[in-house]
Amino acid sequence: MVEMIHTQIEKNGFLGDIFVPNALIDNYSRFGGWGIKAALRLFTVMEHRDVVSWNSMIGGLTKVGELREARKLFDEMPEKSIITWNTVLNGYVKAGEMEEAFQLFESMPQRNIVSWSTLVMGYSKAGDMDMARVLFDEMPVKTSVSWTIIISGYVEKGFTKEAIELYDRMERNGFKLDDGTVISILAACAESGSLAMGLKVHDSIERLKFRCSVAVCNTLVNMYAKCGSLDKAWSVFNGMSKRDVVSWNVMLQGFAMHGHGREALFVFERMKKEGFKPDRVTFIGVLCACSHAGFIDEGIQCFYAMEKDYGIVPEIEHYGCMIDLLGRGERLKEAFMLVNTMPFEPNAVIWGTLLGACRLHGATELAEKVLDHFKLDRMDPGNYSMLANIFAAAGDWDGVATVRLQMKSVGVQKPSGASSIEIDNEVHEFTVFDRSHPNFDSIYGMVHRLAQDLKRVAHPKDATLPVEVGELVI
DNA sequence: TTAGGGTTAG
Repeated sequence: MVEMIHTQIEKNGFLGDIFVPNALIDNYSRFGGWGIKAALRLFTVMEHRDVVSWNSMIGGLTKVGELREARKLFDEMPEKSIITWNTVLNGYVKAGEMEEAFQLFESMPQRNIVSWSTLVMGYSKAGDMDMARVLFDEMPVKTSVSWTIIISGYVEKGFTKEAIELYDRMERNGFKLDDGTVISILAACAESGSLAMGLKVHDSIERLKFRCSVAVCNTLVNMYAKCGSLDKAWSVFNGMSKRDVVSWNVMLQGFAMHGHGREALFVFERMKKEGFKPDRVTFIGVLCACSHAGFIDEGIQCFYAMEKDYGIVPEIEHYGCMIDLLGRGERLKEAFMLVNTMPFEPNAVIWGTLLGACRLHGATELAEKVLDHFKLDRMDPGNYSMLANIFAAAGDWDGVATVRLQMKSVGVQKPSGASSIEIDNEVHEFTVFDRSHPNFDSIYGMVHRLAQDLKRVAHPKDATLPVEVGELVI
């Protein structure tokens, strides 16, 4: 479409008006590789360029990751505006090149609130909260965006105490809540599982009688669901006067991920009854629910229905859910067949899902078959260690050793997975064999006791342990 | 034309 407009304009000779090509350059960069080429073509043939033409071109290049090209144009540019500087600064920040970003920041002839916020954002995303905080404190002016960036940064990294302190200070300084602030902070809470901070924001919303948009309510529901507070998610969801597809999706996904398959399917049914059209994300939630709750046949039915009844062509993610569903249900051959017949090249996630199913059922032979296909993703560290786990589960220690040796020879290391828990506004993170926590003695003592208690309590094979969902009645 | 924002499998 953009290209059609472009041709039309070129034919009619409207290229003279600077606003038109400027808007085109800006639009082109949304279309990735070919878009940026077209934009560059247009940029070079333009007779007159103003600051906006340059800025749009440089911004477009940074968006598609052509940082070097962007820098070249920047250096060539005769008269730069502060937006030009900020655009390149943002390019470095988005690419995680903080040294370059800092150097550019230092050499800026002038800086504004956006320059400062961009740099704080960069350090915060890079996990350097100390540097982010130093810059934040130094900022001459602060807006709700700068507060949001630093608070979300702390929340995401698990520093709930610092986040809450700053949040209180922001409120004392008279900053009003806005959609961007609430959504950003709640999203960070959902990401890191910080229920305490989430509750704090929810409390402000009610205390200040902040009018929640649908988007804000959706994030609130999602935050509670991701933090494991399904009853609160459910009550916010039910209190919403208006809902959109995302509202239904987050609620459904919330039930699904915590193993409440029946509730998830109930939400699905109600959503349809109320006239909402399920989309691709809805079906990921539905299939995930069926998989985690062991509703194999319902899952298969939904998978076929999504294309037939709703016109949604399954994507690789949906196939991934199906492979998980069949795999967990010990229908490994069918799962393997689906991997081979689906219209996508299997990726690391697909193989990992299949391998996980092999491990669950100790199917070493099938795992070997998977290994034959493995060459595609040889470098994925997670798959290597999962393969080692399959062998370990089957007691094949030679197999384990072989995989470990392979990992060593190609130089992969698996970043260890971590779980976290929030106690007294602080998120504690644990990894396997982690002895770095100051109270590890008593922690492991308790884990050991719990494990023994669990062993004593007989529970049926394959059944998940019952989880209390509070006063959940649907 | 520059800084923060909701849902997506293992």
